[in-house]
Amino acid sequence: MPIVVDRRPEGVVLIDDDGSETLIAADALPAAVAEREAEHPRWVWTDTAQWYPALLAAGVRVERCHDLRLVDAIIAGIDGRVPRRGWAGAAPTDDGALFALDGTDAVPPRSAAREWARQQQRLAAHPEPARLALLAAAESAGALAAIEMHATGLPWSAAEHDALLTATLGPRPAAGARPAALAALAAEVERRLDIGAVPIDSPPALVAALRRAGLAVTSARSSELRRIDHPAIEPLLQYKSLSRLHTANGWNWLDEWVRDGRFRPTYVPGGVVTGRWASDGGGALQLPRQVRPAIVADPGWRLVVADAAQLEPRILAALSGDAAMARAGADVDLYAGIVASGAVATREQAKVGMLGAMYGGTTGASAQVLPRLARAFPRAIAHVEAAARAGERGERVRTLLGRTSPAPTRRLSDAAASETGRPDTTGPAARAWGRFTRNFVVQGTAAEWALAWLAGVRRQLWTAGSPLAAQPHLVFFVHDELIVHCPENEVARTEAVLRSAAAEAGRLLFGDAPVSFPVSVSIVQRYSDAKG
DNA sequence: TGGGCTTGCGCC
DNA sequence: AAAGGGCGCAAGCCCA
Repeated sequence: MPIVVDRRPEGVVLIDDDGSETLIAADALPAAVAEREAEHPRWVWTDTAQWYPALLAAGVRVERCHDLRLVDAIIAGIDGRVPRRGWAGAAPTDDGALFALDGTDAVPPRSAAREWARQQQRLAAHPEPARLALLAAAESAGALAAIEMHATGLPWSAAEHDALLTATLGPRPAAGARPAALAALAAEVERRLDIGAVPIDSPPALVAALRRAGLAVTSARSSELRRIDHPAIEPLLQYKSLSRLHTANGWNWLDEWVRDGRFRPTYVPGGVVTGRWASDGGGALQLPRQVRPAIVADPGWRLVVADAAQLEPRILAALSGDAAMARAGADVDLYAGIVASGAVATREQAKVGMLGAMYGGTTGASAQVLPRLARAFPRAIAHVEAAARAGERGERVRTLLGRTSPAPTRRLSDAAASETGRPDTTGPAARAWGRFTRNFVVQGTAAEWALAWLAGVRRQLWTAGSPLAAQPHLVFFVHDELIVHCPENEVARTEAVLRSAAAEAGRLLFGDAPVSFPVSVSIVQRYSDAKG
């Protein structure tokens, strides 16, 4: 049963489904929530990110919620309107404000109870109410997990991190100074180019310098430089790689983001149009392999690292009802299954071809093998082609559970219409939008599967009565991969949970569709030792 | 000096 | 090897 949590000038009110209200002081909320949690309610509140941290800090964990802000954003996407704002003002702040505290929004949020009523009506009126309700529940469960993972943090050894920085860059330099290894590499580049000073940190100036030295480059991209045969390229590429490590995940990053052996990023559920999460600060979803040796389980604990194998092609197989592709994915390696089906000759062709089909690749190897994939897996390929054509026509597309792509930018529709008097469906802009919608249906539905997986793992792992950090708990989530920090005597149970939750997510979304969602699991001390 | 833009690159 | 989709972030650069 739902319990609405709402802010009142005189405190916080809990509203039961029959409309009865219980008014409590804001500081009594954790105790009240803990007591009612025994009934396994769904807590309905404006914004998990605003309400839940204080509860967690007080040691109170909740099983289920409905996040009005996140669900409104989904509904707004369906309706083609701007999401409501000002939710933050409804948080349990001590001044009782109902307005956004930063003054950015003059529109007061509705009361949580009214917004809940509106959303229930809206969900029920949807053509696929069960799917949309599932999406709302999964999105909200993700919001809980995001706050919990922020609170517990990812185990991070500052000593290991510092050691690997020192090993590759040299000792930590004074603030603003260049590490010894970078200085040496920059000097080596200048020696080998032999044109005097090289502005190695400025891409445009670097391109000009390289051209002065007789190298035919048009950009400073590593991918382009790699194709050039010149002795200065090797130290230059090494410089770029180490410089990136230093600026993005060097000592400054370590100082700013790692405290008490934990990295605590802020996850942003629903932060990407497709429904994927984004992150805010610390680059949490782009942790480079170079620093993963610093992600180390506590003594007596393990990292259980789980990765959904070839998630997106499997999602496409299930979405499109492509039985042949489902068969190809019967085992853990779908790409090998595609080779075994005879569609293509090598695993690399299978992989590049499928990625091209889902991303809209039009050149090179992916385009070459696409016709063969289309013959072998006609429904899968037709599904993404249809999504691309819809986008080119300016139509919006939907994920399985109903998340809807935005309308094309005005520039796209107007620029074309002004020339021909009708919408452009063939120009470069239309094709680019088609690539977006093509990918949206697959990436977005994969994000829904991943949320269902995450929610299942969270629910199955949790043992009530002991603190979250004392039992196996989620510490990291990135699109199709989960890490559980786990006492070593619980790794077997945790692995089983990760696998069974994946199968359950498949059933939740796709029912009895014959598509499997295998998970590769590594049990390691260090993240860098996980296969993947 | 600070904001916004571009470039480049890390991840999935 | 790169290309196609989605991001966040740091640095350089331009302009007010």
